[in-house]
Amino acid sequence: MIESNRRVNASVPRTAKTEVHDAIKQRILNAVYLPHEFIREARVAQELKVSRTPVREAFRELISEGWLEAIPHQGARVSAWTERDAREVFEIRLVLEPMAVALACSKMDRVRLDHLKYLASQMEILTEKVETHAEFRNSISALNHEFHKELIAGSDNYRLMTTLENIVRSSVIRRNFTNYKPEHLQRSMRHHREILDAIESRNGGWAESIMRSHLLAAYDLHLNVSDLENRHQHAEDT
Amino acid sequence: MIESNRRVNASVPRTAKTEVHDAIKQRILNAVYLPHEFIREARVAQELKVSRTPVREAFRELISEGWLEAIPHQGARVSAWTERDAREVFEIRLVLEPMAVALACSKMDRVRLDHLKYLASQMEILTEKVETHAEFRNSISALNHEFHKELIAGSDNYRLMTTLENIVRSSVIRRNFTNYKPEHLQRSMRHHREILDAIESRNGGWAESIMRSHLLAAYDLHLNVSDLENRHQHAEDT
DNA sequence: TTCTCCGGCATTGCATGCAATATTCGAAAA
DNA sequence: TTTTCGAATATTGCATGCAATGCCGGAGAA
Repeated sequence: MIESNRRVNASVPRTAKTEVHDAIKQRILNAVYLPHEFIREARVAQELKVSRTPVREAFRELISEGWLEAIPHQGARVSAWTERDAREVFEIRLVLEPMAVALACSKMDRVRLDHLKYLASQMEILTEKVETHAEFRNSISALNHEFHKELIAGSDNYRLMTTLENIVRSSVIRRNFTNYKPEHLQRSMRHHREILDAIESRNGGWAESIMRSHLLAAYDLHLNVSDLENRHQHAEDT
Repeated sequence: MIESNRRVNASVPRTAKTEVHDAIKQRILNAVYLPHEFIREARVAQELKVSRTPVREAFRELISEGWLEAIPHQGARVSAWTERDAREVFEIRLVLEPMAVALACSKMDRVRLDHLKYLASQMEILTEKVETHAEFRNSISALNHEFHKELIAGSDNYRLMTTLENIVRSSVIRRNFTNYKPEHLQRSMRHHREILDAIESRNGGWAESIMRSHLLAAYDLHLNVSDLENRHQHAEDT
């Protein structure tokens, strides 16, 4: 346990490998590298002015994180994000996160609970102003990610934290709150508060249930948006 | 989806890195490298007669798989397996595997189901003779691992497969059936059959429930054995 | 036209040497 | 005696060059 925490808190030195890692991730998110595009060690090394060694190591990490996939002797390819991926991630979150908050009910300490309340407040403040400040959606998204992370951390299960972080990371960034209407955001905020209420009451079943609702509501919105996009796409094609 | 399957089936070329990877894993399992022992890139490279480069890459994989933990500027240390680790793995399996079999109920095809029945039969045959052939326990353990893997694969969720495989792999190897009495093995075999019955009936709730029982029973045995070992340890100390 | 085989080429895989950096241990000062 | 500072040392991090290997296209044969 002590070792695990030390590993979590250990500040990662900013080495060339991490620079390359982050740079590639950014380029994927900014659509500089497109899905299914091959990217080669040599090219990236040249672009980022480093040797192939750190690039190579960064590739390995990105592959294990799912950002790239390795095709032997052809290079690494940018993974495409499909509806299947969304479903897979959702199915897993739908059981792991409710379990995590149920565990958190008996294990979370006062400090973390207060921090979570603070995060919830910040999100609520931004939500009130989001109709006149569209750019707040990004801040809400970041706060929301941290909120969920802290919630999971309260479960006192280190493997669960890293597992969920790996699974959620890529999806959260690609799909933020840009499609939420104000009423949906408000519902989401109420869910957050209710989760905290359940934890404060040490009521695992309640916490589990409301977290499940929270995720189901989010996936429902996602599916609606996807449908619209697909129909739009179809209309363009014809 | 197609890519995922191709990636799963792609035969990994036996390169120096994989040799090093497997060699280190073997030495950990054979207690050549002991828990909390530091192992250095240079030393391993010398022992295995390769340069530090493939050793370095193997280390990275072993770290992400949980076999080693990196301590900056001190080397990589062999991870110790604690009761906390066992609990963490159990908690996660207890929600993911029941979910997986529930999904498998609606998605599993005939071929895989027949394969699972075959695996179950093989285990039952070995179980009958295990009292006079203690060495069969290893075979049962291997078959059991494949049984669970195939079951998960039936969920048609690729992330779930890799996630569970990563989490389970290390624990399964370290803790096999050596402590099961014949009656416990038989109970375990009945669970397997009942899971298959539930899947054949396409009854997700039933499958989920019996898988949960299966895991809870296994963890209960594990805890009893651990208690015995601890008490024994304590007796030796005094 | 189509199939097969072979050689060039692109890409990854590995070895080696050097650079950077944190740790540790000893010496000197308070 | 304790604390602090510094240099030696051990370790990881990175660059570069070469080796190995599988792919792809063109030439030749069926």
